[in-house]
Amino acid sequence: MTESHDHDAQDAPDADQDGRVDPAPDSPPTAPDGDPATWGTEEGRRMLALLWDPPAPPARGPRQRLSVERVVAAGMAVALRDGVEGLSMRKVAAELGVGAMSLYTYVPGRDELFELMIDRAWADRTLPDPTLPWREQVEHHALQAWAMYQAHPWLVHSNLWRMPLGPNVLDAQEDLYRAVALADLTPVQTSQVSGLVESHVFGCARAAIVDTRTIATTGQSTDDYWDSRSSFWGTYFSTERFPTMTSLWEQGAFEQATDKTEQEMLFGLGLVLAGVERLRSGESR
Amino acid sequence: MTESHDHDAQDAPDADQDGRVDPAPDSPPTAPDGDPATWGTEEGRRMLALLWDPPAPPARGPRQRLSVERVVAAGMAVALRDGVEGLSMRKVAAELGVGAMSLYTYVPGRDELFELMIDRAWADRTLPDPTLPWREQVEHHALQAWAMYQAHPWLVHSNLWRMPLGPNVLDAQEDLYRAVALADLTPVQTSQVSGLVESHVFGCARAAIVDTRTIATTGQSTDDYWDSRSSFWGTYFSTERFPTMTSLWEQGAFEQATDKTEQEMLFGLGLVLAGVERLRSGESR
DNA sequence: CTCCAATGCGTACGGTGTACCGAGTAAGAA
DNA sequence: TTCTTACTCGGTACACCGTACGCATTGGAG
Repeated sequence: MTESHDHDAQDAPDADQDGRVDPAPDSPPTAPDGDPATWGTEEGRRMLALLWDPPAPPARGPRQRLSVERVVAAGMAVALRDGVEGLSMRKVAAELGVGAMSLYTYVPGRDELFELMIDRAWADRTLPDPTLPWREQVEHHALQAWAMYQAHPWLVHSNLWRMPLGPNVLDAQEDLYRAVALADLTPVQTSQVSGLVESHVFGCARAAIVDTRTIATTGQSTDDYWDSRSSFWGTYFSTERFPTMTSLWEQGAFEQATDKTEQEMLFGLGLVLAGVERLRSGESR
Repeated sequence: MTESHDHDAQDAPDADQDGRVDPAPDSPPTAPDGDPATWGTEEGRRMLALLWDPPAPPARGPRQRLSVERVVAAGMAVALRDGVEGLSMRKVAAELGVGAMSLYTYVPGRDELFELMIDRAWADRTLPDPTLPWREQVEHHALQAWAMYQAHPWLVHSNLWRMPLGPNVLDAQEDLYRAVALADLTPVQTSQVSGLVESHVFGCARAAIVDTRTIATTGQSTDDYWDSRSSFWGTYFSTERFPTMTSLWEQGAFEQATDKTEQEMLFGLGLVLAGVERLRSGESR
């Protein structure tokens, strides 16, 4: 994926920059909306408004045929079907039976649409029973996040984005912080442990999704992969060069089992939380 | 980024597929190279050969002006300068003073070039003293990986790729496995702990890199970000809705300090390894 | 009714990966 | 020596991308 700012600033120095940040010195009165002087800041504000406020239908023009939610939902459908690399404005528009440029009425651009999709994906979560012990609450959070990544595999692409600062993302974060805070660590430790849990779940989800996708890729490509793998073991892999991997392999450490990856995730989480217990009881801060 | 297989199969069903997988029923004799029947498998084999074998200069044609290494190095330079989203074949070619299509003599395509870049990035590592205790060796590994991510921030995009199966990647993995195996866990635990360490370092590096990039982004964009953040705190953030975050913030849990993120990484790693110690000593498997 | 803000969207531009093919080069065969 | 052949290089072309611009259309406010 791209970060539009970098891309725009470097690759199309006049087109985008003139159009969006500074609408060309010859046409300030025809600026599409907002005051050109605050245009640069408007961008951020508009995004926050889209994330937090209901869309507020227009007072004047023709009735809107779509809505932000429908655009976001269509984007999620396309991303689920074609992956993020197949998520294009034209496809989303086609999904909605609409011209590509119509989307820009509802959403500032592709990256912003993706941000909205990310925040939306974090919405479908259940909260843990707040009377449970903190470890179980953290595990609940992890399992919820895991389920979310399974339901929306394209989320693994969100790792390069700045976190969208949307209500659902923040609700989830707050809830994790709350659960971790029950463990009575220092504030800094609480923050760090929360980040550790989050990134651990993400890492496991990433691995699982890449595996799934590799296996589920259309026929020819799967064959390619397995063939290259087999020719790899025969041709390049050397048991002398990689003794530990060989030994682990022979002992079955890499066997695949159904939903083994979720158990892996929980195992790693248990390790982390065991470390936290140790932090609490023994060696102080 | 894209996965070329998906992209090709879905978006250009005749152009690419006819050209590469099945060279159109009317032109089997003019297949560019290799036997069309094994063409699909050749792709994987070629990639492995590029990763493991020196290029072997051509016997017949004109002298080569470039080499795979130079192409890979140029790719890394472009990625470092413009980010992965700015890594285009045309730019890499320009970097080398060469036509865009000339790169395809050395490298099958953009995704393959990126895979080569990933494996190359893993090459610049030092090995830990094998006589040290296992924890320190694992920490050495983590610090090396951390340094690698700092030197090649574009590597955070490698998270969606299947791991390149290249010599440097595998050497690094073997070394980590070896260090973890010294802890005398079960084979499955050894594999899981290794994965946990790897994904933890990656997660921390990701966070640090996104931060750095956000701060280092060209002026306007940084202003945008800070402005949207400030308008966010004032407008949408509610201390009632996010009490834990508020409290942690007030206690300074999110203060930034120089190279704090590396310390964060080591803190999390310590947590994991403490969990491992606990696994070893106490509660069996 | 008229006005005009806002939507919907066709067109166009500059970017991308890369298939195809022609032109030129140099090593080996004759 | 000349011819053959394998090879590199790179121009052109095509399908796709995000999106700026401007026009036709719509429908509530006055």
